[in-house]
Amino acid sequence: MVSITDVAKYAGVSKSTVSRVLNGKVHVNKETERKVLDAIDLLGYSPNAAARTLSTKKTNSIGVVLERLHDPIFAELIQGIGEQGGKDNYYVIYSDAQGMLDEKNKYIEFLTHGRVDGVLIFGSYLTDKALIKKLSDRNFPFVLIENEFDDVPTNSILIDNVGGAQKGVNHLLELGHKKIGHITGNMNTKAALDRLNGFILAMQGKQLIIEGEHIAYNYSKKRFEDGYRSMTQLLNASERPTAVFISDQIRSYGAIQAIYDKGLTVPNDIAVVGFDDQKFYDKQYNGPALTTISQPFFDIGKESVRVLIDEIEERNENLVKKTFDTELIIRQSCGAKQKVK
Amino acid sequence: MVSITDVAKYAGVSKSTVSRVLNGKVHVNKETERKVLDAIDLLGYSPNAAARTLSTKKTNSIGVVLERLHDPIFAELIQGIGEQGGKDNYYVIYSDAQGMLDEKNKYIEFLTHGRVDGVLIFGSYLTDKALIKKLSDRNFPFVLIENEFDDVPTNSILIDNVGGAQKGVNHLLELGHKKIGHITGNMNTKAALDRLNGFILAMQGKQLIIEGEHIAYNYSKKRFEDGYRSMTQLLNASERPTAVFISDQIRSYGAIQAIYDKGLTVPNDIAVVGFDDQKFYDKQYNGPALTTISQPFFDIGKESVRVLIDEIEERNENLVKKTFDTELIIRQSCGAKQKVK
DNA sequence: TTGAAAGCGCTAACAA
DNA sequence: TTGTTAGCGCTTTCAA
Repeated sequence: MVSITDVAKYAGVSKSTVSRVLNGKVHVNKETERKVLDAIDLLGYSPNAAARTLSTKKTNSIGVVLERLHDPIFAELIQGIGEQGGKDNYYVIYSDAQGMLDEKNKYIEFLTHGRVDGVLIFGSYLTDKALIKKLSDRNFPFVLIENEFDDVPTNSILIDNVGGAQKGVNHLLELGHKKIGHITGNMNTKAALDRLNGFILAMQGKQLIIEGEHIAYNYSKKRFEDGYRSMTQLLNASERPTAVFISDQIRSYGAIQAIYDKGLTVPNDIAVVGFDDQKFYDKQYNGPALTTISQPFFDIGKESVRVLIDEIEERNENLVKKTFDTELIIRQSCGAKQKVK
Repeated sequence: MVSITDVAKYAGVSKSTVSRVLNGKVHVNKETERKVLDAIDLLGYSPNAAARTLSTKKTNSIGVVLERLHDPIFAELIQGIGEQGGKDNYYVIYSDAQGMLDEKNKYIEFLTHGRVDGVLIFGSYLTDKALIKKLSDRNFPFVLIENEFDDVPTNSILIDNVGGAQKGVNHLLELGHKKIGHITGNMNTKAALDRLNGFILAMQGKQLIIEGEHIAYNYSKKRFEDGYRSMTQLLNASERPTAVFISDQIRSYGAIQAIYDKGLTVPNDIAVVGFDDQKFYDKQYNGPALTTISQPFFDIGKESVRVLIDEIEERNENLVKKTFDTELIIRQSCGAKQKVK
């Protein structure tokens, strides 16, 4: 590999001079610059990242750690992150925890020891606390998306999951439903807890009593199967709910499938409101269009990068907490559209 | 940041000794090892990647460069890559070209100058040739997925696109179709050229004459729109084809939409065979299940990683070219199923 | 089994 | 405007 020393020799100057034309901060004589540039060209030189990083402590890059990189739920987020990273002149590299906590841990360690200047970590898993605490203790720049902890200081970009859930449930309440069920997300995530909380708050707001058997709890990552099984469970309740609020999009699809498999229809027999509105989804579904709570993932991606870079460049005076609002998207599955007729 | 020197001081040994227990290659006295390990623990030390890389010229990681990281078409590929990378004890980092050639270039440069030991590059874009040539000239380990060039030596993991297209078209021929149209993929890709070629070969195999107006060419990346527009064009041909073979999944969905919008149906009026069988897809589609040519992306991901690591560790004697077979998946859109009835 | 010292390729004071 | 030098944190001979 051709190094800066080779270039210096070839151009008949010192390494520092080469370094100077490379970085363009200090003024260099036009003519020497020419010589150096020519040498660089001729030798096909390109600076070694490891050496530069070792010397400057900067990589000009940020890392992104996702639970499952291939999950279409991240499509918009990735686009937002990429766009903002490019604008701010940082390279973005992604890693894939493949759904495993220890892989996530491994990649965080890998990235944060001299490979990137900061990391973005997505996922509201409560189990992530130990990893995050380590980062925080080390004072390494990071931003959490959709997560925070009581006792670990973090920059967090959040989504108003409680409020979103309330919006969804209130919509069903306004349509006249009183017996509303809820299918939770993975209860190891903060998002699932918050949405459950929103569900309860909305019901309580109308002084409605929640039947224990109208809530189906999940603890797995198999969303479609969870939704199917949970819905089956709700349908077998002694008093069947007339509507159900479901913690995410794929579980909604699973649930709707279960409803149809029982010979019932959506929204006539059961009205459904979900959460999440991703363009790409699982082909197992082809039921009625889902009424859902949409999260602004593109903007969240952009904002997370902004905050992270501010953190890296030490422009944040305090920890940043920013909460994004959700939006109710009314389609077929809630029955509102046909009620209007 | 705590460095190896700090650990050495704290444990009362030399840096070399710390390095030795860290790497576990050379034997170290049990007791000194204990001391070192304790110091590491206590100080929360973790080796700096840049320094290590600078010294060893190894990162134990590979990079993956994708056209559009968020595209669900890569879901299975990513899973295969991740699985094999983990097995072989290499870290995998992904980058996103965001559909732009110069970003792709930028990331290849970024990754291949001291950040990873080798790169995997997906995409059959003919325009990538210059980038690839540079890598090849530098002797940097890389593997192309779905691409190769006449005059640039590469390791390539390929898909039998010609044969796949033939399978698809032959299926339509066997169903009795004679007037078969073709909608190409992005003609800036090798894959699209090969599939067009397969179409032509299959038709010629039956001595059928191909009408010029029965082939619709595309040069854009907007797959759904391409499919829609191309199909509209075929439907307006002076003699309308009775079947069509389409270069990819999303263009197939676009095309089927166009057929329905004309008041025609699939497969009754027009039989359709597509290419690609991705689980996650675009929700704009909810027509009949697609008969298609499936590519084994999971296995392709795994094999690419294997070849790349062999290349890095210098176990490849020659350039590797490996071609994967495709499979015809018969569903509704070709009409075979109802013919059986 | 251990330590000293050199070196990986770069940047950045400091001096000239 | 340029060169000299030290140093970033690690590994790896070489000697002991």
